[in-house]
Amino acid sequence: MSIRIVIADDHTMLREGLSQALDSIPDIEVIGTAADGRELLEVLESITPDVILVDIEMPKLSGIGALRRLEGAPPAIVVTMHAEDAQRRKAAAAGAAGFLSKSAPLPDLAAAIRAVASGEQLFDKDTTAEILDQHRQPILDEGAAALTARERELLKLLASGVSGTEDIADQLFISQKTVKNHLASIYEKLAITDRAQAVVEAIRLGINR
Amino acid sequence: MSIRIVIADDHTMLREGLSQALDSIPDIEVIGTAADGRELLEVLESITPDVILVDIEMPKLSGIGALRRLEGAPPAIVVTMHAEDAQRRKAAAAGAAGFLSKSAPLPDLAAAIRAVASGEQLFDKDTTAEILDQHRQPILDEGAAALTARERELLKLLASGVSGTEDIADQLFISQKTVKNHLASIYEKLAITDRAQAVVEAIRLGINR
DNA sequence: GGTCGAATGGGTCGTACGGCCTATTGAGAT
DNA sequence: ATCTCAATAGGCCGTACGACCCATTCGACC
Repeated sequence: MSIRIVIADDHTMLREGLSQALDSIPDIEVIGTAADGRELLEVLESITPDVILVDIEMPKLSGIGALRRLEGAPPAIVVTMHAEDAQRRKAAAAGAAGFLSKSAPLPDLAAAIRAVASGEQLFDKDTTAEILDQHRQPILDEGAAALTARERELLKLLASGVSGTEDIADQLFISQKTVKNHLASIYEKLAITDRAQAVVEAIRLGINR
Repeated sequence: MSIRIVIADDHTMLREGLSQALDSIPDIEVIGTAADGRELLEVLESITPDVILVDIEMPKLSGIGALRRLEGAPPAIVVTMHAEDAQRRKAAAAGAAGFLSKSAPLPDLAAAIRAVASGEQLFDKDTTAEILDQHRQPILDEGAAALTARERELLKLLASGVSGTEDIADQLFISQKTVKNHLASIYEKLAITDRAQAVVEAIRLGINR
């Protein structure tokens, strides 16, 4: 019996390419794909894989955000382009069973899939200890999924170069005070402190355009 | 006779996955891969494909940089995660024959490979017109070229989330005043007014990472 | 019917930010 | 030998920004 998996990634080339490569491995079978977080949730309503492979950076709903809403039903492996510690911790906190960089070799990915399918939790070295810390302080993490629609609109404007309070207010037809309030809320949710960092996060999360 | 291609991308999953997916297409054959720009140059010394597939974002030597050194020997298709206009123009200027987002469907990629292999230049919709504009006005937003090395370092930091004057100063080992001076110079050259816009431009120009 | 969060808005306060001007040093170009 | 410019740094000033308070409205959910 082969391991059935679902792949979620917004880049078609990686999604389809990886899908075909994994399918060619005897004991692995790709039974579904999704181009963003929401699509992943939809797909999982009808089919139930043994393992989920999700990218962090996805439009609409990030991989981390999707994982939080899944409550770890099927075990998930999070893959990302930028293997940063912060992301790894967020992934662990969101209930991911594994974490891999997209630069990892295919055999490693296959091994990770088999390990996770058999119930193992795989995180490099002492990540487990960090997860415990996360549990003790279940505070801030997530972010993108926690943002409201209006907050995302604001980020989108910021990422397109509209940085002044007045300019933003004019384009959204709200008062300058409301703009500052929304920004304050965004800062708190994303654990940042100013507009420049907001732009960085917006683009990293794919909120632009 | 099938079309022989070489794939260059630093993310193993995409490189191997795409390689396998393309290889399964009857008239396409992957004869080599590379994990970065330099490796691509090495590979091309021993083998000569009909088409090259290169990612822009790669360590050591970017896809664009590699293309410049190749002088368009075999035609190349540039693929990227963020389909920004600036990158598309740079790719065209560097001698690329085609440009595609990683979000493009596989059939489109295959079609692009076939077209390029037969000598066509393919750029989505009216990119060709833009290229002509480029020739007419070789300096359009050459603000990027006008930036000094130090200014680019500053932008890189900004784009990575280091936004405070003190934080930037500490990382560059200069005074806070010098940081503000450099920023003022950047604002003038790029015709912007604050750090948030600087982050937008930095990423648009590919100064990040 | 009551609670909660999203979206809207107000006020105050301290400070970091950006505009503007000047100055010194050293490297590279003419 | 002169000149330009990048990189460094200081001062001054006005204001936009971010932190911390709070209030109202409306819809969703229980």
